[in-house]
Amino acid sequence: MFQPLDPLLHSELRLAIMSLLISDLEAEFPYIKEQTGATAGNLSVQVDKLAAAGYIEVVKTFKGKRPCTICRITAKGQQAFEAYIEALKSYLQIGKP
Amino acid sequence: MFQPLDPLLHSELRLAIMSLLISDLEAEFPYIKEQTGATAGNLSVQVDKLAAAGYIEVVKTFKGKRPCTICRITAKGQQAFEAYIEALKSYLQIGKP
DNA sequence: TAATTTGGTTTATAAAATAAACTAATTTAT
DNA sequence: ATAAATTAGTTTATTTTATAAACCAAATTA
Repeated sequence: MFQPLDPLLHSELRLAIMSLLISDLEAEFPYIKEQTGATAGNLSVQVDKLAAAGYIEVVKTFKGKRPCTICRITAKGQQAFEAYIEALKSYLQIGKP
Repeated sequence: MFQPLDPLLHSELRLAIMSLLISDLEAEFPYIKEQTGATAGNLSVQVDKLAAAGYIEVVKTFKGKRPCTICRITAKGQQAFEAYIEALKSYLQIGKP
């Protein structure tokens, strides 16, 4: 009846992060922060969780002299995102008579 | 960019409850329990929260000699459910180029 | 060189989800 | 008749989660 919802994706901020990365494939931390409106602390925690799950990878480089954290969605992350959307549909009576 | 998600509906079990009631308008507690696979305790708590928000109303009657708890979605609940779906779409890049 | 800004991380707190334990009445079995 | 099991839930406790506040380090600006 109802498909289980991946708890890693069923979170407003993590879903927003993944949504950005599904479109753009990669993004810098401050950009994600701006687009989601999240605090840096919260974003840092949620990025870590997505990375720990292998849904994104985090690359720390420099942009000139400043640190620059880039987040990139993985194949696993893309699959999980799509599966989450499919699961969601079981709750939204899409195409029910 | 991302629309906020009503925290009352952004919960797997409460969303399932609302999904059932959107289709059927009303349902008995044990039926919801069966369809969602929830434990009675969890269901009782989440039904209370939805009722406290005015998204559903709970009527306690009897069916023969046994108690019978009926949950019914309200107009407010229907509106909230639809608004939630609209908000969700901002995360799912539906119809993005 | 002192203050501020940038780019974060770590830690603490508040809120939420969930299950376990419990209550009460009813039905079934002995 | 009464003991055991089932139904129908509620209450309470525990675990997870989300979130923000506090913090750190380097770079920039005043």
